[in-house]
Amino acid sequence: MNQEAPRKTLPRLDESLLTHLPPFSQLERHQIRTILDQASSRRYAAGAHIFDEADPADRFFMLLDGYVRVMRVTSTGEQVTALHIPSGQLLGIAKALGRDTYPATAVTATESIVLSWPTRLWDTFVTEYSGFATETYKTVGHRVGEMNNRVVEMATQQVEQRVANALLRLVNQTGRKVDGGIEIDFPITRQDLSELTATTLHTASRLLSGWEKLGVVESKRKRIKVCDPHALVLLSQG
DNA sequence: TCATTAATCGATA
DNA sequence: TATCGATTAATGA
Repeated sequence: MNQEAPRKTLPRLDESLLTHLPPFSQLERHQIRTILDQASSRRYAAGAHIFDEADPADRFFMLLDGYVRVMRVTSTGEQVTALHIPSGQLLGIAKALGRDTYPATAVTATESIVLSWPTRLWDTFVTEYSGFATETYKTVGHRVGEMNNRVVEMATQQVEQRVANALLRLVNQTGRKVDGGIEIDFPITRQDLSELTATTLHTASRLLSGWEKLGVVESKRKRIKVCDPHALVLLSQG
């Protein structure tokens, strides 16, 4: 479903790509046209770095298709996934955080299509396009809240609850309804899940196979489907 | 209760 | 076939 004939340039961008996305939804058509004419679009293979932590933030991005993992490096030097970003969201918005370097590393989890603009346009966007700033800060606030929740969970909850919570979050953000449940819409390994929850691959694996026996989840390689979200909520609350 | 090590099996490219 | 991901058991913090 993601295969795309290789080509040097993507087709001319259509206004409808942005009209329904929150940061742009309140804009006039001609404003969106202007924004698109200033954008570069690029396709990334799975696992590609869009930008790295501490790099100068010379561009900001809108994820049009695919999924991106935001990675941070812990004090001990390990890479940890901080959060996942589904398509239709902005990323690399250092300017919104008052920074001139990227606060984290963004790696594509699937093949992705990304629009980007030079950071110098940020102030123009904020002042000239009503709704852009408020919608942007809304998503920023939401993300910060999620990361904080995760930190609190790490400190207070048992492993089983943390993993259950992480799964619920993934389902909420990127879940896709399929028959028999909700599937996480991008490839996620036990390793990834264990990094999200600060546990080991093996513990995450054991928990998942336990839940699979209970009929709460189903999983194949790199795929996890939640069949009984309610049961997972119960698990997440201990 | 959970992490670590190691062995093994199966899927994927 | 070589590599990667998933599973399980054993052991110890």
